[in-house]
Amino acid sequence: MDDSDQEPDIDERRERAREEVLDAMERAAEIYGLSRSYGRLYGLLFFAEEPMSLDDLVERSEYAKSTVSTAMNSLQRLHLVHRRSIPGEGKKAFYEAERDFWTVFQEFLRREVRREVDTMIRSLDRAEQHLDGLDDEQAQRDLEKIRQLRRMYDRSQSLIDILTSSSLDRLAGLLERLRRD
Amino acid sequence: MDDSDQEPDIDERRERAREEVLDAMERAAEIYGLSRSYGRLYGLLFFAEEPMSLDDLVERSEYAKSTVSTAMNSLQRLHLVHRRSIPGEGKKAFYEAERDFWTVFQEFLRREVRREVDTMIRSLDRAEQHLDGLDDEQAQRDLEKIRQLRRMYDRSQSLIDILTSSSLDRLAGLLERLRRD
DNA sequence: TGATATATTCGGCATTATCCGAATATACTG
DNA sequence: CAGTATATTCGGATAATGCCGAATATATCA
Repeated sequence: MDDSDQEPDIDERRERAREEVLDAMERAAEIYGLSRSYGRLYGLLFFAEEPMSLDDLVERSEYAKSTVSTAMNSLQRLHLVHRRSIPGEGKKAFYEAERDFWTVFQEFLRREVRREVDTMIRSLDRAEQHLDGLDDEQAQRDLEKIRQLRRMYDRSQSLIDILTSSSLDRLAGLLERLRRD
Repeated sequence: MDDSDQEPDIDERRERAREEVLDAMERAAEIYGLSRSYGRLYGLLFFAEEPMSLDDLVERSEYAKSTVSTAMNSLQRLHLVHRRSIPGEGKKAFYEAERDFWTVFQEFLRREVRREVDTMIRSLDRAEQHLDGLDDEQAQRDLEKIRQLRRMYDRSQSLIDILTSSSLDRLAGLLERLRRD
């Protein structure tokens, strides 16, 4: 007699538990501007004991292979999943979930935010050059606003530099100190 | 003889400078998952000396009033703009840009992220209940993963609490210390 | 309350995003 | 290098979003 005879609802309860978390991950994906399918695919990898292949994911998710393929590429760019190859498995790609969201966030800062900040700063500098030396009240007021924004972006830049080079533990300890102060 | 005779390109240079910044703001909006129009509308407010009415914004942006109206509501929810009424102006609403992105970020943490974290934690707890006491290897492994995630979300929660209650200056000072350590 | 100025909502059209299956490209193996 | 297993790309169907103008709702003031 096997498990399911002995305790007929084990599988169902396990299934329910996972489904609960997968749903939450779909919602989370939505909040951060990703499509729900990404949340579900991430969740499947999150619960996997071993890296999953594209075909594994296709089977479990019931999405088309093309869908899973592009999703994996996006999730990889976001550092939410990692791609590995396994010796002896040929071209086959395997994916696993990154479970430490802090490093995911750090990578987002490094790649997306940092790039936004840099291009904004370049634009602000160009705008400043256009206005510099203009004998015009309106121009002076614009200039002041632009410089203020530029200062804020400078501070953001250093903040990003610090955040992307600190472990979460280090940061958490420091913030703990802040709370007590 | 007026300004434009004396220095014919003042207006154009001012225009160019603003357009440079507005473009950058449209790109930034895109990066953070908003539509470009939001970036432009925010930019118009950013440069305004005084609060602007819906009709002002319609005129300057050349979007339809309905578009501007819904955009203002969204930007308001994100705390990127503030709505004010002006005594003696009746029902008319006036908008101004929030120039401190740190408070914008704080509000986003408070409203969106905090909510995501809370519902995820609730889901994780429900999932844990489903699995608790199950005599099943797979269930135990799932349980361990869920608990690990739960611990991470707990830490996130306190991090959010701290971040949403500290001024940028305070935080920046602290992080400066971190850098030197 | 009625008149007026303003804001919001709604249906529709155009654009974009998602997802699919088929076709193509790519990497590995013998 | 041919053959095979795998991944990616592409065109098309469907759903979602952005934007509009007209219709409706709401707030203020006489």
